[in-house]
Amino acid sequence: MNIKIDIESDIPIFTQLVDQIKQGVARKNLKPGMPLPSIRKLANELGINPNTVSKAYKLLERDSVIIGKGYRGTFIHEQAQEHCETDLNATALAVIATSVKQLRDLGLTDSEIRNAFTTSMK
Amino acid sequence: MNIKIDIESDIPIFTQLVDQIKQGVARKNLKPGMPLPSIRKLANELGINPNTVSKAYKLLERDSVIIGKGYRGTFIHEQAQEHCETDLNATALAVIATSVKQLRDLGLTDSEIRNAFTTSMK
Amino acid sequence: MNIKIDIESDIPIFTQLVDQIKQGVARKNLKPGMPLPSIRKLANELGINPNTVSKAYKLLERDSVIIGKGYRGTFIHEQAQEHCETDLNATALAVIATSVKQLRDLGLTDSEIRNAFTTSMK
Amino acid sequence: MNIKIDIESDIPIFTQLVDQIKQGVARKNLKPGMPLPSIRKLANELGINPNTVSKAYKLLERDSVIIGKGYRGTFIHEQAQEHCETDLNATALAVIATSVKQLRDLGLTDSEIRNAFTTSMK
DNA sequence: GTGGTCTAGACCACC
DNA sequence: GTGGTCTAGACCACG
Repeated sequence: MNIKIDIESDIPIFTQLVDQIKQGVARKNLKPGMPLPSIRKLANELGINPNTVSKAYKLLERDSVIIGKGYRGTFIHEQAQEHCETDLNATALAVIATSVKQLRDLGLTDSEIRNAFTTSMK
Repeated sequence: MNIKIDIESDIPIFTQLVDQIKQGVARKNLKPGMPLPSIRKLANELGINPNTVSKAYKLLERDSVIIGKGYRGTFIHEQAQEHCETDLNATALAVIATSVKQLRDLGLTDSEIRNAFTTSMK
Repeated sequence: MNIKIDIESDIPIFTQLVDQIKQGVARKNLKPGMPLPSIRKLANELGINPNTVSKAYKLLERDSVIIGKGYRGTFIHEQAQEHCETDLNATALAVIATSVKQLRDLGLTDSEIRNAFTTSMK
Repeated sequence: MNIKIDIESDIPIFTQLVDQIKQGVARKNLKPGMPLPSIRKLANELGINPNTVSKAYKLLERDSVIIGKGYRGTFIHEQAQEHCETDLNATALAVIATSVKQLRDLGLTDSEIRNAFTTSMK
């Protein structure tokens, strides 16, 4: 699965999971119909709480990125791609826009913000 | 004092206070030695709880931006500038860098990130 | 945990907590990695307010004596010892030195002070 | 009068005043019948609040160290000595004993405390 | 008037 | 269950 959880990050773990699975779909590492590991198995692998994986799966299912098939497991949704590609760019915009707004509220000028951005891209 | 609190924001009120006072110092609206409003007065003006202001003042004092002179009030620290100027830029960098890291972890390419940034600066 | 709070003392409760936990680490009753009781549990045990425990935990975390792992609890910091051992002796010196200074300022001679000390050690 | 106030100290200002005047009497720099400066004058000289001087004078009067004679001013009490000599040693003991108790409560051994003491007497 | 400390109780997001 | 934040209101010592 190649999922990496940063337990130190202040991004919630379930969010990290959701984002990385969506990315896997967008980058075509995860293809429609592929089975996902069971909640317990994934939780064990990542050393996190099964509830957390469950929450992520529920959110992904709500977004039609995956689909739970009862006792037979959970699978990548057949139309997963459509939801994920647009999603990634929207996320990017949302994330950046939030930061920019925050810094503007702090009184920083646009050129200062630009500065910080180019520095952090190096 | 010209402080504006957004009670709806998910940035804690005490953080907003800390940031805006630091900004005031960095922008030289607040000069070394100037008295700050008392905890109670500021709390009244902003319509928030004195404890919240107290928390902000303590954090600022820990950072040597302000200095509490016993029961005689609270004042801008003589060396406040030093901490705040660097501070504002450091904050900017931290905020932006976190976002960038987050998006890179998500698998976005640098050019996609740059795109999102220029879009959100318009 | 073996913590005793003297609610009558004029040393703030949160300070008593901080000191006793640091002492526990210095005396090796609390070892790195050990979980601390949750804020609510400890507050219940000691019959004090959760906020007070929270304040103590935050101070200890600032001093790298304990470390809060998100919502999974609070633990003794791996390098806790370093901070606490030096800390206890530093505290001792600070406390005593303050008293000595105070008495000297009062005009007491060193031998008078020594006298008072040996008397109070009996 | 030769009184020195340490505005930074965490010993209350009125206590510093009381202690130093008592010491003046014990050391015989202030003799029975001598007039003390007026509250306002002393407050001006020391750069502190008149209320603070007033509080100190009241405490000294309560201890029969000084005596207020209406509009004619305040004077050293005729039997001031008796109260002050014993007082100084009692204060010393109280101060030291409090520190020692505090450190013992912290879990420090007597030899550690002795150590701190001899260090701070150098 | 000032700041410091504490309580009781609430709400939130997260695990 | 966990910690984080905030409110309302109290009490204290100090100036």
